[in-house]
Amino acid sequence: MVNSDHPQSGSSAPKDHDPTSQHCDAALARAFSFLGKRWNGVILGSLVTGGAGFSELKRRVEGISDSVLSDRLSELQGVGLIIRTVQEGPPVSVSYALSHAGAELIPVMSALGAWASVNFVAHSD
Amino acid sequence: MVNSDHPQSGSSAPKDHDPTSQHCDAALARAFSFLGKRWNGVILGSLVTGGAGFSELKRRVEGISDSVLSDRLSELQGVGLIIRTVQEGPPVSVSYALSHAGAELIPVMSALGAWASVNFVAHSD
DNA sequence: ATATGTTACTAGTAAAAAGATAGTCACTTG
DNA sequence: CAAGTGACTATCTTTTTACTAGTAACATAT
Repeated sequence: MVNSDHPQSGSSAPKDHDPTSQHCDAALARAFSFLGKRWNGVILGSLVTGGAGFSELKRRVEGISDSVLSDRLSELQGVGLIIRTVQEGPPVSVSYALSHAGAELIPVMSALGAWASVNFVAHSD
Repeated sequence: MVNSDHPQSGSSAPKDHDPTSQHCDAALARAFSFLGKRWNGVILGSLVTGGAGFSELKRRVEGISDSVLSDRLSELQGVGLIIRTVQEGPPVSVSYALSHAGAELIPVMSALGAWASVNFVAHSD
């Protein structure tokens, strides 16, 4: 768990005169509390093309295991980024889709994807 | 090695699907190969306010341990996102700063921070 | 000159997370 | 009825992450 408290907030301005950086840093830390987890980013990215069921998501993410996908899905759902919908009926099916908050992340994801295409060349490690 | 070939880039073969999502997903996966690591995002975010030494970075990130910071720094350096500069002299000091590619990530970080501020306001759960 | 503190790390080890594999349960297809 | 799909859960094993120390060079205090 990352630090949930912020003991250094307040009067510590090392060298910046831009207050935006300050609040951004805190918000960034919050964002990375789940975006910094192994698959969360790609799962969210896979969902921008539309909602999907568990199996399709597994196909979309490609490489993730059942247990991890299940775990990440619960986590993402827990923070309200995705919505789980169960369609009752003869064959019960579950759909995962981006919530409003999750959808707001789409442009950021696109920007990140664009950046990666331009600046991040393939590394072999 | 610089790999600039993008199978999805250019106008080679327009697919029936939305090409933006396609290339974004692949690039996103690449981006999250390091952004999806625990501290990389915040370290990069801490660097946007300017370069810093090891100790100051540790103070900026707040919560990270020496070994992890050292490890992440090496990794980020390895993928060319940050630049390590050693100032020789009586007290040897090392500075870490964003590379060009790393700097290009700043607006994305800002967008992410803005998103987190709006959608991820203090949860009391 | 020795003790203490700072900066910049590296080592060793433990805890946590990720990954693989398999099993369950409902229902569908052959 | 056997096999297969979709949606998970459980149980390991491996990998990653994290924390505590410790090292080395220099600076300051005594």
